[in-house]
Amino acid sequence: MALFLSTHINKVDKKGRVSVPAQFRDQLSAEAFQGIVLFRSHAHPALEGFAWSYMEEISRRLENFDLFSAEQDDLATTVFGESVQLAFDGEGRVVLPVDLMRFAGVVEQAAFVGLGNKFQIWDAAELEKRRTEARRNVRDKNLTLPKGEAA
Amino acid sequence: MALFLSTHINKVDKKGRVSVPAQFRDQLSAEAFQGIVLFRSHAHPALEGFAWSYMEEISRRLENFDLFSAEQDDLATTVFGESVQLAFDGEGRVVLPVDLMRFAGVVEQAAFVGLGNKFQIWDAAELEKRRTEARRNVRDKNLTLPKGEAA
DNA sequence: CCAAAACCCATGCTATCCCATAAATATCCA
DNA sequence: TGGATATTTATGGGATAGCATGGGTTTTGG
Repeated sequence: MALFLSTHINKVDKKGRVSVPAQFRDQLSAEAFQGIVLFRSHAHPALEGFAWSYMEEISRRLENFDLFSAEQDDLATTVFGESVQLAFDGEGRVVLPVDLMRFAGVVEQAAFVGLGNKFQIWDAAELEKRRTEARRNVRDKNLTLPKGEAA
Repeated sequence: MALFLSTHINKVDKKGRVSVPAQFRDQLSAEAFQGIVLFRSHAHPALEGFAWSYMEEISRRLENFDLFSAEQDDLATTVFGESVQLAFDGEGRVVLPVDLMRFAGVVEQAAFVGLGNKFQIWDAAELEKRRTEARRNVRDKNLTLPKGEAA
């Protein structure tokens, strides 16, 4: 299972290309599909990034719903329908679609934020504000990690 | 197993031909039958699309109904009876039958929506409403992915 | 024999590939 | 240990191949 850590800021060139941090690529080296999957965050002006195999896992979970059920349909439409599949080029870059860049407010500096089995892509400037907010939430609400049986 | 994701909008020409997105075709490259299977959605003005091999899975699920039950009969009639098998031409296109196009309200722009192991074809304009609806449902009903025992 | 469907070829555009460079990191050996 | 050399990254830009699209031509089947 891929484990994404730390934050890396890379430049988006005029073709919309951006290097996926080498550390992240290493985590994906065993994947059947060499690239990433992105979709709009539901909570932030940012993009959520996953390994291809993670999407397969989601697909498997969706099979627990009845075929053609409204629930399966709604979830699949929002999760799969709105995601994009981006392959690495020879240098480990991906091309960010313009609509996704606009959604996340990414102008020139893209910040890759590792969040465990997923990561986020923020506009570098915007991320700073988010960081402050997250820290305040953790402190104010005394958030802690649940003791875990993993999935 | 094929995994369809993202949304691709392609044009339907005056012969009724439309390119199946290359990403989708890649997912079908291992299939014995090089093409897709389509039938009318039961819930939307849209078409449901599958890999040929997935029809066997549908068949298996139908066996969960009592043999000769009214439900099984109805589903089998609509799913298998009304489905069409469309082969790719040399350029990866299929010809959409006119009655299916009319059913889905497809005029010129056909939107292929990846939904995991299946996909849907919508009229591009109509799709936006569907998206909004799906998002609202997910939020209002608090739909989440069940922690998965795999199927 | 005719209409529809399958096949074949042409084209513009865009995404992908490929090479080059510079900076940062790692490696090696005295 | 330190300094020199090799790798790996990130980045840039030109060349190329693949995709979506259009139209013509042959084949098929009713």
